[in-house]
Amino acid sequence: MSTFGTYVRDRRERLKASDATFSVRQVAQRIGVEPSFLSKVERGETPPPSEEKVKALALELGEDPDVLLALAGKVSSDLQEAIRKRPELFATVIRELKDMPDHAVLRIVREVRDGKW
Amino acid sequence: MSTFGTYVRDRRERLKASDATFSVRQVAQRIGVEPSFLSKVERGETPPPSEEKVKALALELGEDPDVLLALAGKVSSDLQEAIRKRPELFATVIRELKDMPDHAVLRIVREVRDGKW
DNA sequence: GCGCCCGTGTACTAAGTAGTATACACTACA
DNA sequence: TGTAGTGTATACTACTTAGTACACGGGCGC
Repeated sequence: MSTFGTYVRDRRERLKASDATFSVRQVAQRIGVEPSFLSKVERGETPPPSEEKVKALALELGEDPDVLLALAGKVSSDLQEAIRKRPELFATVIRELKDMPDHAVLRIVREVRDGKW
Repeated sequence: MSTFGTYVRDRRERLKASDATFSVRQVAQRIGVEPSFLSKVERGETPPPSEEKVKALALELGEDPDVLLALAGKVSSDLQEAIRKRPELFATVIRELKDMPDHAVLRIVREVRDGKW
């Protein structure tokens, strides 16, 4: 069963409880797909939609686009592009950091952002 | 015209100059595709092959797989998986580092690798 | 009891992905 | 002169992606 589908359904139903405009039909219309398609996606009958639709859905549901894309098994195209522009560098960075704890990685990034280098 | 194709053709021809086993046919056979397919790929008549074949080609030509994948417009699946496992963290890291000069980024990686965190 | 919105089932499709299989003309060499 | 290897043209295919179009039956309100 699709994690993406159940996650989306759960979030949408939660919002719908206090706002009727979060029906399958209306959300589908707002993100630009047919209701039947969103329905199938939520039930995992069809694989997750395109990056564009997932991002629209994230915006609609108030979720982090990168997280929702990850659940859809995708990586945002702007990240991919950044990697493709300097493949050796970013391949090294990611492989080096992938087993590090979050706090270590974030601390480093903060140092860099604060211009300490 | 395909950068990937011309790059591969160039590398292969260079190797062929001193080693006749780097013909289209023989390289194709070693990476597991039909010669006609590799020929079309090199001339940009067909889009770059799958990640698997690109990696095999990189190995064959003595090139960096991540660089060749980048030329093919792809990002290695192991990197994608690392990002998907911690999407918020890696999205932040990449977007934060993408405009930094190489030396700053590499310095960070070195610090991490040397276990200073 | 009619209209309206709800979620969903069924059927279909256009475009892209990732190639294979076969045949052809050319060159080298022995 | 024939045969072995070279690159390429042509035709075809199975699978995946990313959806649309339309119809159906069910419930709520007035």
